[in-house]
Amino acid sequence: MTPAERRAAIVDATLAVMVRQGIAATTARDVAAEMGTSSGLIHHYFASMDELLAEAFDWVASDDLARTVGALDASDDPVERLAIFFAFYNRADEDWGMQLWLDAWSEAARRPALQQTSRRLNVAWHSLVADLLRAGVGSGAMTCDEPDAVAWQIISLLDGLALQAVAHADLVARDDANSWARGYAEDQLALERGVLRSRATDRR
Amino acid sequence: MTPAERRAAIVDATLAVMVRQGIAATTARDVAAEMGTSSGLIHHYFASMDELLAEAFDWVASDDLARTVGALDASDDPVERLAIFFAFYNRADEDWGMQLWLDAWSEAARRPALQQTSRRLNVAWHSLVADLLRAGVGSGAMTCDEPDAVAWQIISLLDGLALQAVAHADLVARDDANSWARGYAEDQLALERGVLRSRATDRR
DNA sequence: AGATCTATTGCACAGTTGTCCAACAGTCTC
DNA sequence: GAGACTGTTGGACAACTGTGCAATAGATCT
Repeated sequence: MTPAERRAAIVDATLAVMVRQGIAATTARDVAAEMGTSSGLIHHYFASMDELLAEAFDWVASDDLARTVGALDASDDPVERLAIFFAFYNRADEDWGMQLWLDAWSEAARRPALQQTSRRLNVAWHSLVADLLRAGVGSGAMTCDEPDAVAWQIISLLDGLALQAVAHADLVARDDANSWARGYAEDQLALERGVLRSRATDRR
Repeated sequence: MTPAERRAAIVDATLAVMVRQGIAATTARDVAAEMGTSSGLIHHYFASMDELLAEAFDWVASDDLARTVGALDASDDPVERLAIFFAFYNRADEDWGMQLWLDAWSEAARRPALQQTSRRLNVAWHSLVADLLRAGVGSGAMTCDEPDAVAWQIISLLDGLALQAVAHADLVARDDANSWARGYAEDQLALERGVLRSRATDRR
């Protein structure tokens, strides 16, 4: 096993423990046990536990973003692309799931190592959504005066849904919340500064 | 100092430490240092650390809810009451602030002691908002087909805004987000199952 | 084969944590 | 004032943590 492979294996094991126990409760010994190796090995590849956690979180973040972008390539229609984005964002059945996100967000407030990734990621997602909106406006398929502001609103909205889904999944039906989020985004695109307008194009 | 007062003092000190260091990093010794007493004293009043944390969180939750309800008594106008609710929900400059909420939510996923309060609280807030909506509909001031569903949406939305405000306050301007939330709620009240309608009454 | 280097182990160390407990210091009752 | 009770202290204890390090195993090179 090459050093690069070993490093990746450690990150993989760390992710497994992270999901199972939460970021704060992820210890070097647990990760070592997950791999069936010694805990000292981890510190041979990572200078500190913070560095390992940051790299694992960064890996999840990058992978998630990359897969979203990849899925978006499936379509050229601006409105359909936005729908794909919404469907992808709702990924509670994934390996790591929403719990890890909420966890990372909370943890990032205290760990500088995580904060950097959390911040970069947030900007990246916003930029992605804003681009989707601008493409839609450019193609004439939708109306949106302030794509940047609306993108922040959509991101915040989805975060709130995700948070509720993690904490109280049984109270708020996931399918309902997701379809509502999609419907809301379509409505929001037609809103201009709080003034309701009927859209010219028919909605499906 | 009576036993009840001492218990309250311990909860107060615990809250101070919670806000400063986060729930997960709140230790018995820190709480004792905050009060200038011994750490053994804490276990004389609370059977375990989990019990203390749960009681402190429960105190914040109850107090927050009670103060919101109290503030709502200031008005009889249904629409104004909803506006008061929105203004109150946005309380980042409070003593404990939004960080504690996010923290508690994340922590509740792992600590059964916190989970109960988190769940009860979520239901209470939903019930409060749903009642506000129903009162508005009843008075004829607004339109809302499914107050229960919309109440969940509003709660989720505000949680998302709060989450963003805590994690990336500098990226999303708080005033913008807050005014947008209020404006959105007004719009949402006029939405029926995804179909946009112009409201008959003029908006302020 | 011998030397050299790296991956890996097992353990030691110091620092924290929750929990518990014997001792002390008050206050109240008789 | 003697005794009983309760609040409070200070520290002990075991379990845990991240980190560092000497010793070993294994591969690679000369």
